[in-house]
Amino acid sequence: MAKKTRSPLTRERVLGAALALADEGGFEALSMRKLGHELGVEAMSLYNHVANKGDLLHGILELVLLEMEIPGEGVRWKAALRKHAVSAHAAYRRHPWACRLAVAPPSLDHVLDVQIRQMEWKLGRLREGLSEHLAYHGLHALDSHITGFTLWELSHNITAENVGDLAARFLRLFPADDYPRTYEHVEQHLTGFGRDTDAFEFGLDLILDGLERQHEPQTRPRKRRTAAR
Amino acid sequence: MAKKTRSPLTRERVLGAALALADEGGFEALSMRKLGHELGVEAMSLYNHVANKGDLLHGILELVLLEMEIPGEGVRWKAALRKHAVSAHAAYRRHPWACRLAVAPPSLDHVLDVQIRQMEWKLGRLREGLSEHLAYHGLHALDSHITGFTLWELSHNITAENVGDLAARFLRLFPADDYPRTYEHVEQHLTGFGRDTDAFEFGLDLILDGLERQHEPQTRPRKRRTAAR
DNA sequence: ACCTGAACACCGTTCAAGT
DNA sequence: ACCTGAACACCGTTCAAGT
Repeated sequence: MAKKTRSPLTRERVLGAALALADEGGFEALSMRKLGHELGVEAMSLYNHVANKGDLLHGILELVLLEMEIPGEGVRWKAALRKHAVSAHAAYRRHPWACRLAVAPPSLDHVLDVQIRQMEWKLGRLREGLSEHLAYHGLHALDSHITGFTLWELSHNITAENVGDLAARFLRLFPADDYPRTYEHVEQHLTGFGRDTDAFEFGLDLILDGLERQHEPQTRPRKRRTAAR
Repeated sequence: MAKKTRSPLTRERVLGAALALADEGGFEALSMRKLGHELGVEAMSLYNHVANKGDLLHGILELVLLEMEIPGEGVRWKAALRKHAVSAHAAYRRHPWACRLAVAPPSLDHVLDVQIRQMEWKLGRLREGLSEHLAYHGLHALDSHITGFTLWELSHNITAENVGDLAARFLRLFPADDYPRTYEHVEQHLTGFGRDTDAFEFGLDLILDGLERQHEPQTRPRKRRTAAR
């Protein structure tokens, strides 16, 4: 389970092995010592290819961010942003440690190019369909849904395997009579109640449709104020 | 800076000191050894009042969750949920380490009473105004906005003090010509562009209003399907 | 140029021994 | 019943010494 290849150590190989280690063993399985062992080398050698652990973490986060799709010009702004968000969510699901890293970066100084490029793209597409004011808040709403929903989802982490255990334990701790709504909700998760609607996309559409509607308040004006500076 | 009081050590005092330590020094400043020192005791003594560090963390998370307001019966469902969400966001802002803890709990087995009580309450109020299907997804959208927005906000952590530094460093790393939208957005943050609208509440209203509108699709029916099982 | 042994300053936790 | 010293198995990181 170590010393797979004998090719020379490079930053690229170090990052690749680190990503693999985090993917299979979880975030806390990734230590400099274990990573070194995986590469058939002592932990201290890694510092020849990586400044420190923070640099390493930013490096593997970058690999995940690069997996996220940036749709081309042919797609309308809302569809393009929707596609990107779905793809970002999928990438974070493939690497469950990455979202926590994106939200709590080891160093605030270390800003990745890909992060700025994605932000620039998102703002540009938002401005295609929205006012300055709505684009400003729309970015916040969109970004916080992508990372927020993913983190929330991961923390509950209901998978096909553990869902039975989780429900059983819940029912043991909290009798159904005292918490009927919660009991019902857990049951709905078990029976695949919401399977026809993806939960991530449901919230995403609430946001995107809401933004679009606020931009065109001509039909049935509502109390909410329009995009005023 | 230690041995403030000589009263006997209790679980309550341990949790209180731990919360204070995390509040002022950040999450990583909270170690069993430092906490012991703060209480004028060796780290090992803490294990007489707390099962382990995970138990300690769940304990201080509980204190924060208990700060969140649960509005009474007199308020309409949407206003009540809005008030709770705003209060939850405020509590997490007062204790910036707590939201990360809520989303990445030390142990998935350890479910707090207050968490179930809040979930039961939220589901009940959602059902007052929404179908079963919308309440199911509404809970996910609402919860993920509360924790998600807060985490996103904390990760950017733009405060009155550091906002100048952040902007200056950004401009040094990423020239304005290459990233005009992002530059504009950063500038808007600096000039308080969005100060008239709270960013958390903006996203919250997109979700709550969207949920309500989907429940009453009689006016101007849209393509989105109604709350069908 | 790259790797390593030894060392440092930290962690959480256990357990026998003290009072 | 509560506290502690010593110890264990871990961390990230530095640095002089090796090749």
